[in-house]
Amino acid sequence: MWSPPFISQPSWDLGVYLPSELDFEDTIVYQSPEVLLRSFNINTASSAHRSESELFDLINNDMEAISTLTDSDILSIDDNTFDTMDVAAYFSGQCTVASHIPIVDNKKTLHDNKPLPVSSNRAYKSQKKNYVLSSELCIPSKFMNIKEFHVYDNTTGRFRRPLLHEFIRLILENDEYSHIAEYIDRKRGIFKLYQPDVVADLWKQVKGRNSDNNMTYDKLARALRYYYGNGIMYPSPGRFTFRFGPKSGFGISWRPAD
DNA sequence: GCGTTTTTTCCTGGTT
DNA sequence: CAACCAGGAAAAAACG
Repeated sequence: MWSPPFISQPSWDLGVYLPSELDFEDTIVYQSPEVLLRSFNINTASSAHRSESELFDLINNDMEAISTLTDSDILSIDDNTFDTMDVAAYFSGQCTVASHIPIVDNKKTLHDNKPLPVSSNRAYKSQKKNYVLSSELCIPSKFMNIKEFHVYDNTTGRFRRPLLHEFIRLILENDEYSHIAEYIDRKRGIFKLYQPDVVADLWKQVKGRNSDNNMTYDKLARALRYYYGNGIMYPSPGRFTFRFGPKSGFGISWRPAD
């Protein structure tokens, strides 16, 4: 089961309005979904019948969409609107309100001829199940798939591209990539790259460094071996096989689900 | 601009 | 022999 791509979960403090984190003078953008949720005073316990993680996931995956919102868009929304509307649909440009919730006026597409992108497969599936979307919005772009790998950085309060070991972990946590890489010993954090070349190519895309060269397993493996020296990884016998060390947070701040 | 961190690139040598 | 693995060296890229 796909879980939100957060290496470190932000501390949830929903329902607390933090005006200091807002600057209505600017023409957007709220970098952090966490701040966004706070800003909107969203109470996930009572709104849109979504779990925190699911809502956060959707918000996260639609950061591109959110970034197109302006302050006036947001300020035009009544205070408690977000508690009664479907946030995911809203940020998808659909603005559909769950059936049992009263329709809120003036929730048309925020930007006339610029459909907000649907970010992830997850969000897409979720929306397809519950809402009617125009077909053009249902195409998960390569770009947005990459954004699924972005992680929330607690120290900066922003999303960023993952470090290599974080990237590896995200792949391992996502069943969609189980044919590419998988734990072979979850309890000990030992994993194997079944398709090292694919992992390397993915890594190249996710990292998005400015380089004209291709990423190869050889170079990726060298980077992983650098982790041996600092406890982020341990060597593990077998081809394409590595093991998470405590400095990666394994067994401390996280552990693979059984 | 600078210092640090994290890779990226390349390579030698040993192993499978 | 090809493909890996272990690391050294150096440089690049990103970031605070």
